[in-house]
Amino acid sequence: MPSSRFENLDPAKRQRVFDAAVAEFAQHPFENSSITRIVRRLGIAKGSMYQYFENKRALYRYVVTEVYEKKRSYLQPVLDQDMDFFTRLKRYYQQSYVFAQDNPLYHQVTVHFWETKDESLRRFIDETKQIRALDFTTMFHQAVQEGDVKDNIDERIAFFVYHSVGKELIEGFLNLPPRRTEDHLRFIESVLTVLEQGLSTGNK
Amino acid sequence: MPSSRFENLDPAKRQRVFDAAVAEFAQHPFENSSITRIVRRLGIAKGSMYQYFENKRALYRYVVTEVYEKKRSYLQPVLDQDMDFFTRLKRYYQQSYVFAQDNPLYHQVTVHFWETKDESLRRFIDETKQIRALDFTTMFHQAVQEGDVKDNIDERIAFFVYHSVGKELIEGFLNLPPRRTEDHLRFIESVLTVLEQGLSTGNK
DNA sequence: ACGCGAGGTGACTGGGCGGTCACGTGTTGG
DNA sequence: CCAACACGTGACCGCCCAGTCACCTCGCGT
Repeated sequence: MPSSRFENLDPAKRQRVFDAAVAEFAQHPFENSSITRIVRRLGIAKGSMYQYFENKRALYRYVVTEVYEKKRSYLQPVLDQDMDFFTRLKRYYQQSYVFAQDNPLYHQVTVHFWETKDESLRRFIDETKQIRALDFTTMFHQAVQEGDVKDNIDERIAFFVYHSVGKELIEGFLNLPPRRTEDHLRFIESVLTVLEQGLSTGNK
Repeated sequence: MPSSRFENLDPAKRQRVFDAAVAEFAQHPFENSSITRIVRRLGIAKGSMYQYFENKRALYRYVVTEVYEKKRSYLQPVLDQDMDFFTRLKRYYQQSYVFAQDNPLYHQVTVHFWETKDESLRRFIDETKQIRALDFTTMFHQAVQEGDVKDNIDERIAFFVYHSVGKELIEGFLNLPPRRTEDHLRFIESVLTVLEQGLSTGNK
């Protein structure tokens, strides 16, 4: 998506441009983001930016793609290693947390991304969602077969529940109450334990 | 928040103005909404609008308040009637669904409301969240005392889980897959059953 | 020494916005 | 009949934006 002109840039400058874009999209959702602000921050001409990327959308898609590639590098190991369903989910979300800790700006970009309303990006967003759904469905089927998960639960329901809680966990990483990382990871674990065990005592 | 001039308006016109504002805030989150578009839709002068409301924020706060009052009228009965914790929660979210069905535009206003980033509305949003949290905490304590809910579960964790799933359920009402209302209500019920019973078989 | 092409530039266009205010209009009461 | 008032109006200000393009600079091969 970026032009050859961008690819050929001095790597240091290319990084500077990329970082500035990340900073912008971390602070503002796509609709309210501004190329003007980005180039002002960078101290380069607006025209240059338009030599690198066709338009604002192209820049955005590029940034989001790169950011998700980075995030993948945190999550993929969890999917590859062998462990039971519930442990894997805990690790999955805990890794999301670590990603957010390590790359707070990247993390904010992903959060804004979900809220994007822009029609021209609709397809792109849906594709990204699809990937997440697939991660889950694969895990889930395996868990049902291995007897870890009740077999009378509709897969779509299960996905919905995890997706909701996961999304909120991830967004919540932004307004962390002032505790320590250890506590945050424990919080994530507790939340997932509730999903595993339920709230009910079974009395009634 | 609206001026006396707005209150004194011919009720039909007042309604028309209100509806137009709802339509705008249903379509666009606050940051991207436009008074200009609203008055264009209404065929009145921009100046008139500014006689009714001090500025865009005041109009928005007014609309959101009214919308939530309407929503309250759907939810309050569920809180007042006597029933056990899990049933109440199911009713609560099912009523949210009915509200969304009956007032799709109002519903969209509430969805956008949560995503608002505007600093000057931060306090307002937090207050509204607080109300929702209180609803839940009250129910939850009662349920623990009555032995319906495990007593080793941190209230904040439980709230977090329900809040996440509830939020996503509510947003999801927008992109309903083309099924019938009955199915939707069943979907909500299933989701809440998962939270009640958990996913795990208990084997391990 | 020079022409050429690659890369960088920023003034400019056309558009949208929130908010203002000097002015028109129609009603009402003295 | 006129003054006071309430109400409606839309041109206008200042600001910000995406995107364009004629122009400039500079290094390199000839």
